[in-house]
Amino acid sequence: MHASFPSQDNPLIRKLDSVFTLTEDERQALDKLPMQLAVIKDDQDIVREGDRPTRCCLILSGFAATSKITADGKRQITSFGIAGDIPDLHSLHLRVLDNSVSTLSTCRVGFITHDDLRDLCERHPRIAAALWRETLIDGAIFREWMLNIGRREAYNRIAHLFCEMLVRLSAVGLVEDYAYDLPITQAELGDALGITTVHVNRVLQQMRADGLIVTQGTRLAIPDWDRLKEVGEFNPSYLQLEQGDLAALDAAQGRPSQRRA
Amino acid sequence: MHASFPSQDNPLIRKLDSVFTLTEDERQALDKLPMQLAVIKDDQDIVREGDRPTRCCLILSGFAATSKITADGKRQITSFGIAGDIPDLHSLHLRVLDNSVSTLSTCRVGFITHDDLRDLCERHPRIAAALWRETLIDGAIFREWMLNIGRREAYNRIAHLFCEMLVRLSAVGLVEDYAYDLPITQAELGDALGITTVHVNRVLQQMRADGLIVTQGTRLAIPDWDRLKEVGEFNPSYLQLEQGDLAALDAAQGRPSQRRA
DNA sequence: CGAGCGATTGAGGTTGATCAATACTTGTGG
DNA sequence: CCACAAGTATTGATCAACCTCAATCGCTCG
Repeated sequence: MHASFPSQDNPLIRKLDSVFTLTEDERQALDKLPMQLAVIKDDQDIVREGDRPTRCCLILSGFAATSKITADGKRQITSFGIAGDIPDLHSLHLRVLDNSVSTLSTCRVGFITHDDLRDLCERHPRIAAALWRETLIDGAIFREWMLNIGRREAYNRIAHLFCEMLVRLSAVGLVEDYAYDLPITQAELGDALGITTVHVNRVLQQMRADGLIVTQGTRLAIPDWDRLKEVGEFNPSYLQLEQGDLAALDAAQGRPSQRRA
Repeated sequence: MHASFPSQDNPLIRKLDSVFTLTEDERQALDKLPMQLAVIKDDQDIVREGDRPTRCCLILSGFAATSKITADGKRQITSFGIAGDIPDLHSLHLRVLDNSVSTLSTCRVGFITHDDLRDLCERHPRIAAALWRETLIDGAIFREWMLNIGRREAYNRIAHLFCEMLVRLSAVGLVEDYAYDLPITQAELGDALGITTVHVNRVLQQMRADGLIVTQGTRLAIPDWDRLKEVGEFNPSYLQLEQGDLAALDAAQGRPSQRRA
């Protein structure tokens, strides 16, 4: 498995390595971590609310969502999972899962058993702390979403989400020229933001008319990052990213960000 | 400090001990954990968004809240902290705090330095896992709140919160006859639920009229637990409590729950 | 080519927000 | 013990954001 899946292709390892430089020992442990690879089509449940999973799910590529359902069937998406995320890492210490995880697009995933993860944590305290930290960042995102859903209007709410996705996707190299692929229906967007599909649609039209976003298919382009940030009242600090991950986006927009004068 | 603050008075130790029986070693480590005691009046900030704290805050008694502020000053309370909670435990692994923690009522708190906590975690992996788990339960509550705020109407939303507080307070012995002290203004309730003070007020009146709740000062009584649960679509499993913590509440209401036939 | 999903549009409704007073409550100083 | 100040609860009237229901349109795919 190692040969066919080198660590530089493992977004989890890349992520951890950017937080603190991994020792050779730690890197090897992560490389050797048994992982069952799978490709899952879109709109499939990976685990369901109420399950008692014995493994976690690392997303290698694609988009996933965690969600919960109300008694009368209304859905709330509580997070989007992208490459490098383990959307059900909390199942490691919580017996019964309080949310479902499902794919929004086709995903390549790696399943890691709880046993292997516990073993890894026991042997490598720094990795344990880093994984703990990952779940704490998830929590910080939840808090920001609560503020977003509870206290902002639809227009700013959507803008905020688009900002967050830009920054998170940028950190894993999935952004080019302030544009990214967002394979998500308007209904799913609404489920994440606590608004109706119909309303999402109308607000998106307004945002397009205002020149805040440009869409082509599932591709979302952001012509004026500063303005979108302002509309979304977006401050990325809750994402706890390294300065390097943010720098590319804060360069002046409109000229190739790779070059210097 | 030990003599004047025995472990059975430490709600954190009580909580951990209910999750898994502490070894003598672990208990002693917790007993000896240095803790700076303080009494903080209501409506004081303990830490503020943007701070880089070097210690965590264990609530020994009273009510606290974590909150975030929108650019135009609207506040979202993201959690209520009660005895045994460490509302800023995430600061242990997140450099800059993304929320404030403030008192809602007078609180007795114990400050524990990050260094001491890290030390404790290093020496006692089971305690480390238990603390990690505590932050994961916080996350589960965040997710439930997102569902509540995003997808339920004010009436059911308030009911849900009252259910959650009943169960959580019950687990730390602060409930008697389906009634508890909730020293929280209607404005704060609104800030937690994403609704206006005015609207909170009107909905509460409706709930009183419907016999769902009875209030006297800050005391909240629940005459019909089953009905409130139903209105709030409340299922406590996300709180990850032990069966014992829940049993008392699920006994038939209306006769002394201590007695058996 | 029709099915099916997702996007869009239109026409009313509702919930909950806003603004602006007015009543309570409670702690405080006299 | 009383009057006052300040905070909290309550009320009324009006308004806006967002929802619901019900079509219609467009695209992709078998």
